[in-house]
Amino acid sequence: MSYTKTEENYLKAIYGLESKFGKEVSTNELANKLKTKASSVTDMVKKLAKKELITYEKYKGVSLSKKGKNIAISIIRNHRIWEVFLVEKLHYKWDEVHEIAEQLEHIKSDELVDRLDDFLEHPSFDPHGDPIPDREGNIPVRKQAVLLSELAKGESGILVGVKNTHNEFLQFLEEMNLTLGKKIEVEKVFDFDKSKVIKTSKQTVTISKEVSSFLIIEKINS
Amino acid sequence: MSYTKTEENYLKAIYGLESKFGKEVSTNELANKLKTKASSVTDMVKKLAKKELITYEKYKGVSLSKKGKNIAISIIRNHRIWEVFLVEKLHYKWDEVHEIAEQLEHIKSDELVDRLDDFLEHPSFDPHGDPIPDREGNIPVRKQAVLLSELAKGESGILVGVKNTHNEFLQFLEEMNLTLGKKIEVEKVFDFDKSKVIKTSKQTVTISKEVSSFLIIEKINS
DNA sequence: CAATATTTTTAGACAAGTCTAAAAATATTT
DNA sequence: AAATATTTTTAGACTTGTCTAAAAATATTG
Ligand SMILES: [Mn+2]
Ligand SMILES: [Mn+2]
Ligand SMILES: [Mn+2]
Ligand SMILES: [Mn+2]
Repeated sequence: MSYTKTEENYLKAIYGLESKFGKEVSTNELANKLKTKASSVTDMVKKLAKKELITYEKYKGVSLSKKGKNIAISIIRNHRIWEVFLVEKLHYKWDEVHEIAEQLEHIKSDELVDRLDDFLEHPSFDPHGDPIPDREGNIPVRKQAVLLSELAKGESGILVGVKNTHNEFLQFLEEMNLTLGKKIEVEKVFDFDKSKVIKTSKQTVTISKEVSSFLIIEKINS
Repeated sequence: MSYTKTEENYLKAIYGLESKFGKEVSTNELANKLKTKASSVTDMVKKLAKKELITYEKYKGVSLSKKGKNIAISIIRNHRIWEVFLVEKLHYKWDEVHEIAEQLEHIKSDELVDRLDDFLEHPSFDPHGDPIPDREGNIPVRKQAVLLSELAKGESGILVGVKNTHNEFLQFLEEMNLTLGKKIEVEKVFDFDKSKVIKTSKQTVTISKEVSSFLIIEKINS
């Protein structure tokens, strides 16, 4: 069985919202995420339910079936592997790859992404630090990963991922020289707004609480 | 302006038939090539004409406009560059790449294929020996290219392309060890059916007139 | 050149995915 | 618990690309 691009995008969106909120996904949430209308979502959701990719109860939202979840994860795998390719091999910047990967993730082929994965030597994380599921759907986890917003004065770690992948945010980080792999040390935390002064090898900058809550850090136990 | 996958496939098909027969492309030819029905073609052809991608006169067939031709060529460029990638980098065999390239050729991005072209170091020909148009639409030509069916006893050359890219034919060549780059010498031509005995570095085989008419050879002037 | 065969176009229908507007169900407020 | 607000579903319509069946145009043949 093969699914349409639209069906795949719905499954991926449901997967994302389900993991984020840990409960059934509502029609409006889905409409919002997919930039479509609630009535369109209701229609589509009925189709997906009939195909047993999700369970749907009127007025109660949807959740993925085993089968639906597998498909969603495989699309995410495709997306992230393509992103690695675009950055590592074609030298795109990390804020330029998402739209193209949105298209490439839907290419139908049994082995294309597996071959690409071999070619890229089995990356575990994509250019934004997001984990890449393996062929069986297992998702790598980082132990010791915390948000920069949780670090106290004096603590330090490596920037390994971002929780916000909007282009503007990524470009902002770029300008601040905060790229993946950078070592970051907390020099000071302002009590009144929880903004932080942080130090990298090259510079010292001040970032807001909001920005710090988007940055995933692997702590250095020193 | 951006076009749908279907529109792009129609333009590509028209381009192919136009270059092959050198005259307006008929509704039936197009329907046949695209594995669709004549009535569908008539509908689509009207839409393309309204968009000024082709000129269409009822009952007289279609031909590409300048604009339509540019689009067709750019899709062909995409297709062939992706095929090179699949063979060179992902180690697909030459008979396995066409279907996937059919999908990849439609990925919308201003620079994706140009970056891929850089990455592949600007190949001029694809894995089947077909020329790859450059960004401006110029198509490389091979001087001295002839069909193996035109070579006489004693003449020799390099196999540089195939005129038939059906999987079965490509696999046949593979088994015969007739791959691109191979040197081929005509040992004998049978008068009664124009079949030939040909010699490569490794072996001597007999091939039919039909097969020989699908093989593009660059003559060696010795 | 008239009859016949073939090709092409038209007419009407369908599936996928979307939309607006209205109705129905659920949630929140008083 | 009733009134009101919000969310969700339904009804009907539209677009893209396709199809079948029938009509119209063109091509071939005797
Ligand atoms: Mn997508
Ligand atoms: Mn990513
Ligand atoms: Mn195509
Ligand atoms: Mn090719």
